[in-house]
Amino acid sequence: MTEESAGRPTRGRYHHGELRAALIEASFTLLAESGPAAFSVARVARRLGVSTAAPYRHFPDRDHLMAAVATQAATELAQRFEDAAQAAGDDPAERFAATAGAYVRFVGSRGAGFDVIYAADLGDLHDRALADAGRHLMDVLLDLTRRAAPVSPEVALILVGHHIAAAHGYAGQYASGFFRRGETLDTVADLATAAGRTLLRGTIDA
Amino acid sequence: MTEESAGRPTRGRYHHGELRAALIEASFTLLAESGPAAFSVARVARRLGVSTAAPYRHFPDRDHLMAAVATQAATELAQRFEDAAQAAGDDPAERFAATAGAYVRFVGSRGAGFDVIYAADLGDLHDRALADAGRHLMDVLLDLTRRAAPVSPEVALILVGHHIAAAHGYAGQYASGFFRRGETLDTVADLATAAGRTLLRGTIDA
DNA sequence: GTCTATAAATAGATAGAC
DNA sequence: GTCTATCTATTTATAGAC
Repeated sequence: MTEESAGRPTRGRYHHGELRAALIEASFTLLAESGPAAFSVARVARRLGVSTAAPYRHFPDRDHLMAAVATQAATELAQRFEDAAQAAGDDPAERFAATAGAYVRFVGSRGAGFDVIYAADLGDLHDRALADAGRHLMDVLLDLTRRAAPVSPEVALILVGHHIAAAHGYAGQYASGFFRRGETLDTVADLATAAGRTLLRGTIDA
Repeated sequence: MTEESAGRPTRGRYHHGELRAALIEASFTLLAESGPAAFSVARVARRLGVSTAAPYRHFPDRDHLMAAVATQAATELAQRFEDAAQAAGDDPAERFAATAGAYVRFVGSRGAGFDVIYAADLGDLHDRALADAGRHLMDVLLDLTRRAAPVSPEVALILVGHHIAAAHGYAGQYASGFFRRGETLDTVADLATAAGRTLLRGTIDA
């Protein structure tokens, strides 16, 4: 009796294209709960109460499922960035910094971030939708950076790189259990946001 | 014929405590080459040309091997921090910033960083040597931070957190293939160092 | 201290029934 | 579109020989 086997009868629960979307959604849940190491097509299927063969009707192999997850992650994340900027108000600096917090919250709750979206293996698939979603994600971030930092394009690119690295680092440390004092996801997200502010200040005041 | 099976005859090649150290070393190589997802006790054994049962004479299970790797990683990394600080000269700011570059180079070449050292699963082992090595690592970093930033202990703690997050983020992005334009490890290390400088400037000038 | 052999899980993937 | 059954490969871990 494995963890996901407490399944109900499976009569006609998925039809048309529903299982495809359900597989992607269940992949997010699995990633968020158990991390990328525990991810497997079989586990995703079990969690949905379908056979382990069913996913292969919708995705030719594991990597194509991961690419679909990555594409949706990129799309959702770009939206989260825009939402966070809007919620942060009119100050360009705050709009910029808020994306770091949004990133940490997203990775903490959905389990997929830049590492999944830009994974080298998936790049080998040459998935057009994924490449487009990834580019759009970077465009959103670069636009917010440019508005916050009146610096040359080169310096802005470096700033956004630092910003992403810090946010990604905080998200990774939260996931890997680096924080041992019961820090909540929101606490870590606020730290990432603070790092964004500090990086911006350190860049402009240079 | 698997990738590691091109092994030589295995007569009396390891004795006394040699295999233990060799297993740890081979674990680093495997982590650096193929990432944590590809790590397995069996692969490490195969790489050394010993049976897959041999490691279990030295480590009760996979997690204990990982804990030994993590302990050594923490020890080596602390040394790298001190070496990098020394190489950076007398300027406390440069000594501080250099640790980020050292971290990226270490993770890039050895395959293990904060995520391995502070992995939540290994914490459950309550391994004393690992806990001590982890604490010492943080002490080295905090000391360099304190000397570079004349701020309150609370602010210094936040700065070192940002610094670690950025370095860890750059290292993770390098490993996951985020950089697609052929950036070298040294290039990414320099970016991480630059992020450290920017964070320090942003903190002091606040 | 290491080896051979083996057990029990689990994963990726396919064939053919319904 | 999904299921059952199956194949192949891999992993963690143990028992007992040398």
